[in-house]
Amino acid sequence: MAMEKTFNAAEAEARIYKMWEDAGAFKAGANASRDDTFCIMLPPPNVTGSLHVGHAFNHTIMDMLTRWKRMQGYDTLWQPGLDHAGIATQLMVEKDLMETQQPKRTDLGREKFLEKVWEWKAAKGGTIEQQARRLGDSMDWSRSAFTMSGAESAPEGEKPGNFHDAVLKVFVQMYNDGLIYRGKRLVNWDPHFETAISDLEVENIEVDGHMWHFKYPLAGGETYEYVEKDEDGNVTLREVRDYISIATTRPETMLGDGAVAVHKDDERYAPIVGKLCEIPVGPKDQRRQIPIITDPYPDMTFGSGAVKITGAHDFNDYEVAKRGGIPMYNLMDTKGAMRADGKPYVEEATTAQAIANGEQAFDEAMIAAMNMVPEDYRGLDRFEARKRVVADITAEGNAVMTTKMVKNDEGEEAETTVPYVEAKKIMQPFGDRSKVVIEPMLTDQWFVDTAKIVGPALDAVKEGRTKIMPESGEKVYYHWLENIEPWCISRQLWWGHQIPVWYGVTSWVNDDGNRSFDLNGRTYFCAATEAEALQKFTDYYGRTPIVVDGPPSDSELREGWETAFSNATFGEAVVASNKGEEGRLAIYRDPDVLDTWFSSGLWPFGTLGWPAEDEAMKYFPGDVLVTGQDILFFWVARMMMMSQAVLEKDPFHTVYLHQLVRDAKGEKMSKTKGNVIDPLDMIDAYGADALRFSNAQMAALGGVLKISEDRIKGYRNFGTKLWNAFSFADHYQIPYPGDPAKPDVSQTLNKWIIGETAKVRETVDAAMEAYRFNDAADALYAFTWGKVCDWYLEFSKPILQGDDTAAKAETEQTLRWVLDQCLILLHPIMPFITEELWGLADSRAKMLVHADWPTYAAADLVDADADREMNWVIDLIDNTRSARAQVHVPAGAKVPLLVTGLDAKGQSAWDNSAALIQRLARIESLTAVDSFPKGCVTIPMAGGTFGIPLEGLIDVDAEIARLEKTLQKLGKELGGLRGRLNNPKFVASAPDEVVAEAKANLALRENEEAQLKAGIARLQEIG
RNA sequence: GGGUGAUUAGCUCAGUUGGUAGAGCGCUUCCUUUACACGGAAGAUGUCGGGAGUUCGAGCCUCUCAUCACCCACCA
Repeated sequence: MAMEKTFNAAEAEARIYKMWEDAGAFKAGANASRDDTFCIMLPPPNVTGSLHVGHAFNHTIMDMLTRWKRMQGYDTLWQPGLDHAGIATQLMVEKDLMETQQPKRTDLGREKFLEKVWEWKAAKGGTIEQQARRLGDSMDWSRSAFTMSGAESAPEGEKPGNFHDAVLKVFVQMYNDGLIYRGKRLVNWDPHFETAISDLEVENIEVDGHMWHFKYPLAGGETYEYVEKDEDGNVTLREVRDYISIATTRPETMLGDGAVAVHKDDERYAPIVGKLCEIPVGPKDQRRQIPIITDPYPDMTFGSGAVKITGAHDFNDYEVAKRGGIPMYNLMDTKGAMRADGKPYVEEATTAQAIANGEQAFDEAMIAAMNMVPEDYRGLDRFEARKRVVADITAEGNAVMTTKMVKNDEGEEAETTVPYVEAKKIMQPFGDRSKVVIEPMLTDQWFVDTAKIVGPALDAVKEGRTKIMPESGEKVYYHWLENIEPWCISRQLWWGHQIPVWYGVTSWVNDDGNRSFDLNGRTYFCAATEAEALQKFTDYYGRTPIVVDGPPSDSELREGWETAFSNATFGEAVVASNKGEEGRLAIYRDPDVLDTWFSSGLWPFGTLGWPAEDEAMKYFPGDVLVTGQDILFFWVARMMMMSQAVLEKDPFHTVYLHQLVRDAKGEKMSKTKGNVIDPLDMIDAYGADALRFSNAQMAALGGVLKISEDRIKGYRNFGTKLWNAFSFADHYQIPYPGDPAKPDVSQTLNKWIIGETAKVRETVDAAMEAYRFNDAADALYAFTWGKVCDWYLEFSKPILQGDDTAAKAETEQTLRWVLDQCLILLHPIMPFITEELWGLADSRAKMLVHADWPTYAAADLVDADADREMNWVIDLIDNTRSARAQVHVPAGAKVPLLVTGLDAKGQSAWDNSAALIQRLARIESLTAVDSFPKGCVTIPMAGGTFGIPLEGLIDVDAEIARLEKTLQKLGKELGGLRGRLNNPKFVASAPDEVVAEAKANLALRENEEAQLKAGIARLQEIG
C-alpha cells in the first residue's frame, strides 16, 4: 500500500459518504445489537434554508452523539426533515413570482398559489439536505419528514407522509379538551404580511421617536383650576385651564380614542373626572367628546399623568378599555393604512358620541364595523396620517407650547414659543421577518390556552425529568413559562395547515322585511374533516348546509345574501330561523392557517408516523434535543407542552442549548458586515473533519461560539498528523493482522501506551456522557498527537528496527491496535478521514461507522509501574533536551551522559529504555560516577542526577544562568510548600492526603534544589 | 426596569466537587534527523477585571464596584 502524502478530503468525502449511504449505514436501527433506542430529532431547517455555521455546529454535536451511540450498539435514529416555515416560505415564493413576472399571489388565488409553493419546494427544498451530507451527517434520509406532508394541497407524487394528520388530530383534541379557543383579542399584527403573529415573533427595538403633547379641550368650554405641587406639597403651578394635556408617541391613534384616563389619586385632575373632553382632531363640526375616567394604569409621575385610551391599538389601553367598558375603535386596515370602509364619518361620529354620552348601547360587532377615521385621513398610510394629524392639531393651536431659544435672522438668541415635542428613544415593536412596525390590532384569532398546559412542561424541568444544559437555561425557561401569555396560533396566510374549523352562516328575514346575517356571532364546529363538519352542522340545525369557499365580504353582506352567495345553490339549505322564518345555511372553512410552531411543536412524534400506529413510535420519547438558545421558547418549550398535552410524555430527557455561532471576533455574522463564514467554503478548503473537530472543540457548555478559520486549519493539520501516523506504519511495513485484538504485552512501552489508550477512552466516554464535547476533542487531540505520535511512535522505532523479534512482533501488534483505537475514538468527530484510514490500513469485517466502541477500563489496563517508568523516561529525555538546547549543544551532536546516585528503579528504567533514551536525547553512553567533573551540565531527576560532561565545550555563564533560573522557579514552589507545611493550621485542617502529597513534593524539590546548587558550585569553580 | 452570562498568556478560549493556572494559534531560536515543514526540538509571556470578605489555602465560594454581551419587559 502506497499512501498519498495527505488525505484528499475533496475526493474522499463524497466517495465515503456514498459508501455509507449505499450500505444503509445510517438507517434507523443500523448496527443495533441491543434493544435500547437512542433518538435525536433534527431541528427541522426551513424548507427555504441553506446550511450556515449554526447548523454545522449543531449537526456536528448531534452526529457525534449518534455515531457514538450507534457504535455502542444502540438502536439509533437521527431523524431528519424540513419545516414548511409559513411566513418565510410564502414570502420567498411571492418574491419569486414577482421576479419571474408571474401573477401576484392574490391574483393567483389560494389553490394556484399553493401549487406554486409546492413546486418551489420540490425544486429547492432538497438543498439543505444535500449540504448536510457534506458535513458527514449520519441521518436516516429515507425517513426525512416534512411538517406539511399529507396536507390537502400537497400534489400527487409528493413524498408521502402524514404530518398533517398529526396536526389536525392535535388541534381537534386540544379544542375538545378546551385548550384551544377563539376570540377577538388585541394581537400583534404584521401589516406587511397582513397576518397576526405571536409575541415571540416581535422584536422590540429602541428607535428615535417623538412624544407630542396635545390639549384635549374640555366639553362646553368648561374650566378648572390646575394645581401642581412639588414633593413637599408646595404649590409650584396654579392656573385655570380649559383643557387636559395628553402626551402621545402615536398621534394618529387619537382618532380611535375612547376615553382619557387619569389615576384616581391624581389631585390635579380630580375636578374634571367624569367630565367629557374633546379629541382635538377631525372635522370641527363633529369633534368627538370622550369621558375622563380613572384607572390604576396611568403613572402620575410620567408625562402629564393623563393617558388617552385607544383600546384597539395599544396593549395597555386595551386592558384599560376592557376594565372600563370603553369602546375600542379599530382605525386601520390589514395593511396598516387608515380605514376607508364603513359609513361616512358624520354618521359614525354621531353614533360614537351617543355611545360616549351613554345614550347608546353597543356591542363588539357594532364597534368593529365603525370607522372613526374622518374622510380627510381615510386611506392614508399610518405614518402619513400621523404627520397630518400633528400638523392639523398644531395649526389649530391645540399643541401644548413651550419656549426655546432660537437664533433669529440677525443671529441673535431670542425666546420663541414652539410646539412641545420631546425627541426620545422609544421601544418599538418590529416583525422579526418583515422588519416593519407591528401594529396592535383587534381581530378574531385562535389561541392556545397555554396557562392550562404549561404545568407539566414546567414540572418536567423542575422535577429533573428533563435537563436543560447549560443549567442557566433552566432559569430562563422557568421565567418565561411562569409568565406565559396565551399563544395566538392563527395566521392570515395561505401556506400552512388550514385550521380545521367550519363556520355556519345563516340568514333570516327580519321584522322589517330585510334579510339579516349571523356572521359575527356565528356558529362553528371543529372537525377533522369536512364531512365530519357537515354532519355536526346537520345535527345541529336539522338540515344539511352547503359548503362555500369563504365568508361573504362586508360589501357583499351590505348588498344582501343573494348577492353574497349568488353562485351557490342552496337547495336543502333551509333552516328555521330564530324568528320562526325560513332561513338559509352555508358553511365555510376557516381560511386561516396555523402558526408554523404549532406543527413544529409536534415534531418529536409527528415524524414517527403518529397518529397512525407505527413501529417507529418506539423512538418516542427521544433522548437529546440539540438546538440554539434562541428557540428555547419558540420551539423547545412548545414541544414540551404539546407532547405532554397530547401524549402525556416528555419528548426528550436532555436539552442541549448552544449560543449563536459568531465570527472569530465574536460578532454576529451578517451579510451587510461581510463577515459571514460559509461552512461549505470551510469544507472545500480544509475538509469536513477539520470543521467538525473545530466545532467539537469549541462546544464548551454555555460557551460563546467563535468560529475561526485558523482553528479549522489547525485541525486539518491534526488530520494530516493522524494520516502520517498511518504512513509511518506503512513505511515500517507493519503487517495487517485484520481487525487486531488487543495484544497481551510484556514490553513496558506497550503496557504504557495500552494504559494510556484506556485512560483516553474513559475520558472521552465521560466527556460525551456529560455533553462536554470540547473535553472529548481535546483529550483525543492530546492523546493522538501528544502521546501516540510524539512518544509512542518515536519509542517504537528502535524496537521496530532492532533484533529482538519477540519485542518487535509485540510492538507491531500494539502499534496497529493503538492506531485502530485512535480511529475508533476519533470517528464520531472525524468520520471521513478515520473511515478512509480504516479501509486503507486493513481488511475489515465492518466499516468503521459500525465498528464496536471499546469498553476496556483504565483500572484493568493501566500498569502503574510501566506508567511511572515511561513518565520517568519521558522526563529524562525532556530535561536532557532542554539542557542541551540551552547551553547550545549542537542539535545533531551525540554526547556522553553521566549519572550519580541512580537508584534501583532508575537503573531498571534506564536498562529497559536505554535505546529509546539514547536515540531521542542523542546520548552516546551512560557512565555511573561518584561525583561530577567540573564544568558539567546538571540534570536532577527523581532517583538520580544526570550530567553531561562538557568542560571546555559549554558556555559556563549560560549554564549557570540556566540553573539559577530553574532554581528561582523551584524556590517559588519551595516557598509555597514550606509555607504551607510550616503552618500548623494547614497540617491540622487539610486532608491527610493533601498534606502527605505536599511533604513528598517538598522532599523531592529539596533534593533537586541541592543538586542544582551543587551544579552551580561546580561551574563556579571553573569560572 | 428586570434577568442571565462574561472579564484568565499578544489573540481565541479551557479550567468538572476550593489544594496554588492550561490548550490552540501567534511570537523567538534551532533543525530539511529515513511518518509528517499541514513537521520536529527548545523558549518567552499571566499580581486569573478592581476592591473587600470567608478559609490553613480562592481563578473557583460571598459581597461590592467597573466594563461588555445577550435575553425579557407596556411606561403613554
